[in-house]
Amino acid sequence: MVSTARPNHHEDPDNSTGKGGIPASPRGGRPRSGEGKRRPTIVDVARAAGVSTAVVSYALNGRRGVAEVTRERVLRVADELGWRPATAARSLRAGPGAAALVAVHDGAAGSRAASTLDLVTAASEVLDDAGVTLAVHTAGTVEQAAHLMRRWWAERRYAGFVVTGLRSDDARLAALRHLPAPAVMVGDPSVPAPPAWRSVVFDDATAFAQVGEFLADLGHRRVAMLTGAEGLLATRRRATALAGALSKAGIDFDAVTGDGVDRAAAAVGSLLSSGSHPTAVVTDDDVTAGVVLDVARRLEIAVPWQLSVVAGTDAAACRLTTPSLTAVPYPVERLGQAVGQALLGVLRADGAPNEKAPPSVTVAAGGLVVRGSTAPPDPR
Amino acid sequence: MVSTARPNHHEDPDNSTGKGGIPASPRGGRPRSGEGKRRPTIVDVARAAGVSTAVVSYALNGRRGVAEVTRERVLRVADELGWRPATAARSLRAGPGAAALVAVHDGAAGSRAASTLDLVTAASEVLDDAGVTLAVHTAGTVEQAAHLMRRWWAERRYAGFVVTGLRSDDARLAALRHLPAPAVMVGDPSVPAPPAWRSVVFDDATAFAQVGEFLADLGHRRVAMLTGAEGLLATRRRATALAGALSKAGIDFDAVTGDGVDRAAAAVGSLLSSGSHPTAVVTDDDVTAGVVLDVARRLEIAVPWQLSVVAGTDAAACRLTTPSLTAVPYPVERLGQAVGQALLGVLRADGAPNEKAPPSVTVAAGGLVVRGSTAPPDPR
DNA sequence: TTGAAAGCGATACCAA
DNA sequence: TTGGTATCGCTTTCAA
Repeated sequence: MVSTARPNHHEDPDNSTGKGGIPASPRGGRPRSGEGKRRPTIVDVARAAGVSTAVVSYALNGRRGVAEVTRERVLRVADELGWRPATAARSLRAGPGAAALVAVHDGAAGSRAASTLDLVTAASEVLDDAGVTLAVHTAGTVEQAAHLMRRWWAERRYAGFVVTGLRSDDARLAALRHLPAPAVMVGDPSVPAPPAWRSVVFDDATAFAQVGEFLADLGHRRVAMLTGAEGLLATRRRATALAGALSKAGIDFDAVTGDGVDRAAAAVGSLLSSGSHPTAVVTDDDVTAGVVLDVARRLEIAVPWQLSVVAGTDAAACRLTTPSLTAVPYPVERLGQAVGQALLGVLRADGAPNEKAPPSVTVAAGGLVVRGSTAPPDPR
Repeated sequence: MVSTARPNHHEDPDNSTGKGGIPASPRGGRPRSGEGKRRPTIVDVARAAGVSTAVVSYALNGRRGVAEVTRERVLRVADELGWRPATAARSLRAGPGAAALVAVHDGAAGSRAASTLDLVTAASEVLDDAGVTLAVHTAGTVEQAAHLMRRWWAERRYAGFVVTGLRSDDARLAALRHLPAPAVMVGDPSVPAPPAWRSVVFDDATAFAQVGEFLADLGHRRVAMLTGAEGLLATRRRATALAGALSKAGIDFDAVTGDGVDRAAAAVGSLLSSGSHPTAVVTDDDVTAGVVLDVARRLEIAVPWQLSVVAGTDAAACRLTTPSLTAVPYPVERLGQAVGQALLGVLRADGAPNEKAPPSVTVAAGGLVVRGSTAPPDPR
């Protein structure tokens, strides 16, 4: 009875897959290119370790109920054979073990691309340890992003999604809500969240209020903000916070939209050309702040004496301009880690609503980094 | 023997999976969170369309041997039910239908992030039509990237890989060669390619030679290039091409490495501070060119009269600096499309070496975009 | 042109 | 603690 134990339905004593031989092309589905080596399966590992496949699976997944010696032997054998569980097979039973971030990559968002990858890098570190992978994809518009997520959810390709750069009236929210898919919203606190969602809030509102106080303390009376893409909730939130702090000090505030570098340049141009231009300009990101510096230079407006500039997002480039840019710190790494943790939370929340994890985590921006682009206004 | 064929060992006549009801929680693997709606499977579609699952599969995949009416009905029903084939199940038989690009994302590569996503966006358009998806992941070093690809290959997660930013002695090459996995190499012609690889070559060598001629024609006699990360084959190739063209005209050439914005700034600083500094500087990317402009301004070196600057990679920012930057075009979109096509080629090359597809495609850079940062040198 | 059913490679239940 | 095996949802022979 011991030797009959193999589940080989076609009477085939000692010949089919055994033998140690390497069948050029296993009977079933053609292995995609790369031919040659047949990759080992759990059966190979089980046989080599002299146990059943169940034990291999248990050992691999660190479940209890496997003798320590057995576990070690199995893991060693698996390692020797270079075996890793096939994602497809695993997903088929247990559901997908990956999540996706679909970056809305319209031309204007160029500078955000780098930080998206930084965010993912940080998140992946957290996720790796839990065996979850996070993939990045791109879409031209929020609608396309929503479409992709819908499709991939239907295909059971991903177990959840990460959403960044929320817009007002964002198509992705509706899509995710209807699927309904676990999701992590990055950046905004104002989104009503179903239990399957978590959000990682970047507290730039506080930081922008600080910017307002900072500029007020310096003595500025006319401040403008050059905001990013129209619908972005983040830019609106920042503008509101800034406006609030300034109005409290009785300071004149103006917001101008400059979506994408070209339009930003145009907007700054007309803003600074006017007779009584503001004495301080706050931008959303580092690239736009660079544009402001350049336009000011062209108009012969001296920074920081005639014009103070604050970059809304700090980056390496902010240190290298002349003058270097005062900026709001952007803690991508901490944000990414928080995203990773939140994602693990939603993915594990297997329909267990009693989960104690907070639906929202806030990452503080930290204090303004003051550099050379800000000063008291020229008292002319 | 015919009726016994079903491997249902527990006698279970007419009760197991049939019945049409929608079990709240199918007996098998717990469906990951999101509970509620059970997503339809091919069986549901087959039943609703009154055909077998085989027909549904054939219809979906556009194989011949299905009556046109049947095909249409099946597709309509599938659409009504919102059915999409589960990736896991499909992959299990047919192999993975996705490929990955692992971006090596060291701090210095910040500016390349945007173009990586642009590349992927363009490639995805081509791939989508063929039902292939391309995912982006990040890794801190080439070794980590190699590690990830090895693992994902063992897990049958991806059918192939896209490799960008090749380095000399690149760990990824060795890893991929040993797997052996289908791959598309972006950017370099010098890599010996196994049959399962294709390469998309960006012909910046020709473009950089043109830059050399252009500067020679303007009358420059001392030219320097600020190269990117040490090991990058692309930057080396560019430097070589530039050096070649310049030496042909008997012009002095010097290459300085400035990996990352900070070191780039330092390198430019010492380069321009020397008594007899070059009259023209060529950089690898747009960001570094911006740094050159800034350093020059600080040292009161007038661009373009006392110093000409050429950006090795054109980008939106090059138009907005003062002066605007003369640059080598970077046709990301065409590169991405080529990558998509090449990827389809390697993935389809199911161990069929008689495939007629060229192992390498070259994308031309196009003519130098001359803007305001270049001029004849000051004849002082 | 269609249907029946054998896998693909894991996980997880139930018995031993 | 371990083994046997049904099951996940497709694709793909092989017969009808």
